[in-house]
Amino acid sequence: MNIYHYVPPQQPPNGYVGIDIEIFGMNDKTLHRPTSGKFACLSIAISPEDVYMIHDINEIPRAMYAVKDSIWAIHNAKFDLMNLRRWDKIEPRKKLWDTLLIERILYGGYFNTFGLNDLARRYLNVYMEKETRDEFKTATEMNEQMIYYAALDASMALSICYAQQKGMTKNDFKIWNEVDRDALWAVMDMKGMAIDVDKWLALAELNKQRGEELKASLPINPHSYKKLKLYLIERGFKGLKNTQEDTLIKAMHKYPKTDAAKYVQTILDSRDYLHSSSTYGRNFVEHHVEYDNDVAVIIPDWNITGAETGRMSCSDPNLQNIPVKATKEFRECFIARPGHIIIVWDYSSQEPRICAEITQDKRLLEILHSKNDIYCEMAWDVYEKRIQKSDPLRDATKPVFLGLNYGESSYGLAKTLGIEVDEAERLQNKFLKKYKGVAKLIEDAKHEKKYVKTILGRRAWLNPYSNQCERNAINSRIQGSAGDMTKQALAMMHKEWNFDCPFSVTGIIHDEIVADVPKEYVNDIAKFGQQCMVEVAQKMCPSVPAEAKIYMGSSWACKE
DNA sequence: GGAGACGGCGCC
DNA sequence: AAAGGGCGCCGTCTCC
Repeated sequence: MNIYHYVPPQQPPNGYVGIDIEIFGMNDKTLHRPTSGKFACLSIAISPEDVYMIHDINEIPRAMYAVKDSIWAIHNAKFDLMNLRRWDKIEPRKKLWDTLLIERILYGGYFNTFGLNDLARRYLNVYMEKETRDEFKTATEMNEQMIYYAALDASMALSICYAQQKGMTKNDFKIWNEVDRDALWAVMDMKGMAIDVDKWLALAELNKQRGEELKASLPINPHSYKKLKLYLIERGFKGLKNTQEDTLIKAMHKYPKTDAAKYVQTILDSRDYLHSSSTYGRNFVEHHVEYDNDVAVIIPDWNITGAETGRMSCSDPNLQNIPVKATKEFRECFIARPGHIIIVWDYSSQEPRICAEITQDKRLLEILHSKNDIYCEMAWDVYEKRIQKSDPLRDATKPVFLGLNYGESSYGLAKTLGIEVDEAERLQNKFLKKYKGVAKLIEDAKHEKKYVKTILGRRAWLNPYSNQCERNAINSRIQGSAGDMTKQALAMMHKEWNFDCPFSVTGIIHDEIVADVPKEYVNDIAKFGQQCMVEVAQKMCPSVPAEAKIYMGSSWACKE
């Protein structure tokens, strides 16, 4: 490998170059937030053998200009591009090849490691040591080894890009070109979610106090699973399998007169408060708050293909699991910036609609076209009762259908609904008899052993040796299609955003998109976002009417 | 003292 | 025998 320490010569159009940036002083939890760390070097491989290395930030624009017409091969492009944006203007472009995201398109569910070193081993039979990479965390200057390491990264990205191309189908390209690449550009332009730090801390303190008090009143640590289980068994909960909430409540009803039963409520309450205060407590803001024009914001790491199905995920911190059911008080802390309004768009019954599209189930399509409530209609089919939305029977219907979408057994449904197994089996059979398309989806899944595809053709590999294989075959198609849909909607919003304010999306929660927009644009943007979501859904699922709801308010708790 | 497994639990 | 899919994070426990 030849390493040249100057700007590369101007590259011809449409060739591939490998790019890698190294930053000193980054840590794993914050490397998605390119506000800290010091530039180490930029490596550009114009061939696997020839790498140009830049050590001066002032030369970055010239170096990037030299490769402006090339296709950029980068491993985890989000990191490199976000950092390059600190020193150069990097516009969304089609000429991008993210070896990480493309590997996930190729092998989601097949492999579970996707590091550059993993790909180097798989594709090129090359071993890349990790020790030097860690040196960048503490070093402030390059040494010989680090120079070689940085050059190798760029070279490897390019070689892997070539190797990946050989194994890609037309449809794999399509997923990259029409879903993940554009979603990546959208994610890179997302804003942090503004947070009311004082309110958050007050809430955290209160939860902590309540939790600690309850914990202190117990004879045993409610988080110490092993000891707690033994303790409760000794005091009357015969054969206790675990200490999960529903298990404890059941045991309490089964053995109401025991010593153990007296503790259940306190154990649950204590765990609840302490869970809140630990996950959504002081650390949450201390580790994750940044300031965006003096506004405290949370900037998490949005992962384009976090799930094997192709769904997105989120970490550091995860904003996709902020409590909302039991209490809205956490989401109330995520507020609009001054002079702004929060918009939440939400696909109505996204997965049932996708299920209808995939299965072409006659009854399901009929319901969705009728505009009647899905679960009220299903309650009629399953229980032979006409009900209103407020009827508790509606809540007993949802799990029958949704459970089947996940491959749930009658045993599982019985547990969920708190009924006998044969009753659960009867309900499922009743449902499947009426919904023959859904029944076929489940039947077909039994024969899938390699992979299944989403509506757009994204593969999710199956593990034929796993007892989850069949359930994954059912669910991956639906969940993955939903992931594709939301990502495409996000990408479309990003691409067609032409308001006089920057792209202001702050969250993606699977079937929900959150934005924080200036008051004067709120109605236009709300409508615009809704149109994008509906348009994407209708294109992907032409047999089903699409619906995206709009909510607005001063905080993320505006959904009612 | 750190890594990793596991249990538990928040969301869709 | 297990018994509902997908995540990420926390505390505990075990092991080195």
